[in-house]
Amino acid sequence: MRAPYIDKNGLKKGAWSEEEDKKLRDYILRYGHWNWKLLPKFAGLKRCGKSCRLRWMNYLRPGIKRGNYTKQEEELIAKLHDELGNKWSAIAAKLPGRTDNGIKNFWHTHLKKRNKTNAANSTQNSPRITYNCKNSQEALAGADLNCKNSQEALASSDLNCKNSQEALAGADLASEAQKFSRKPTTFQVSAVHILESLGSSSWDSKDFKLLQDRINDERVSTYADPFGGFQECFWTQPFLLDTSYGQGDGSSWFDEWGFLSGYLLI
DNA sequence: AACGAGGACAACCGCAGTCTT
DNA sequence: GAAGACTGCGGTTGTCCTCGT
Repeated sequence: MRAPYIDKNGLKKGAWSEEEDKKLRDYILRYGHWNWKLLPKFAGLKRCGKSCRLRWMNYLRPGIKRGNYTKQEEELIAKLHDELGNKWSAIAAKLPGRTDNGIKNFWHTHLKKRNKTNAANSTQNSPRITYNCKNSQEALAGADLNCKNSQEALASSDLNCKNSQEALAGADLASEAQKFSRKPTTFQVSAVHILESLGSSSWDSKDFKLLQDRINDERVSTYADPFGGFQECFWTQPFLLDTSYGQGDGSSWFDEWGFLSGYLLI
């Protein structure tokens, strides 16, 4: 774990605190990750979108398993690595609850070593069966396909809003992930109202346009039941923006508003 | 008890692919 | 079609932990 520090752009790097985890988790479970770049601003985090995405995908996402790989998982990873090579995301797609990063780490610390030993033994004791050229080509082609399909299928319960509905079909964790899948919400629509009313003076115009376009694209039926199980408490619960970061330094546009709860129920 | 080596894993970085303008 | 933005992937690094000496 890396020690937390602030980089030259004023963004926090290194280990995540519990508070940051909570903010990110709460935000995504409510609103989904409709745009990683803008998400930290909305969630009240002084992190880059990339860092948020990584934290969510590898650590906070529901259903993630860590540590204690079973024998079956170990064998499957070894087998898939033989077939697919270092296609960690494709391998992860076949292991529900495991992340590509986790599998990659596991490979480097356990299986790589084991494979080396096996390879050494097999060259010593018996001639190694060489890969059939044609088959390996096919396997590689298959790997590419798998990779594409796994992305589409979001088998590891990716919560990407845009494609979630079609993509989740057939995925192992579909039902679980679907609970959290989100269309852009009234919150975001409200955010546009707020920004408009403020003349978006403190808001980067490109960000604004991006958000607005995204909402226009996907606004369809978001009012019907945007939150599944969340809606009862959500609509009555104020969403307070966190202002603990960058207070007074002018770097955060939250400073100017303090909170948005009054606008949420527009 | 102190120390070093290696393991474990979270997190960062750079790049490539895809999407949008 | 070009350029820029965004997203996801794979490689690598940093730091804490565990274990052996």
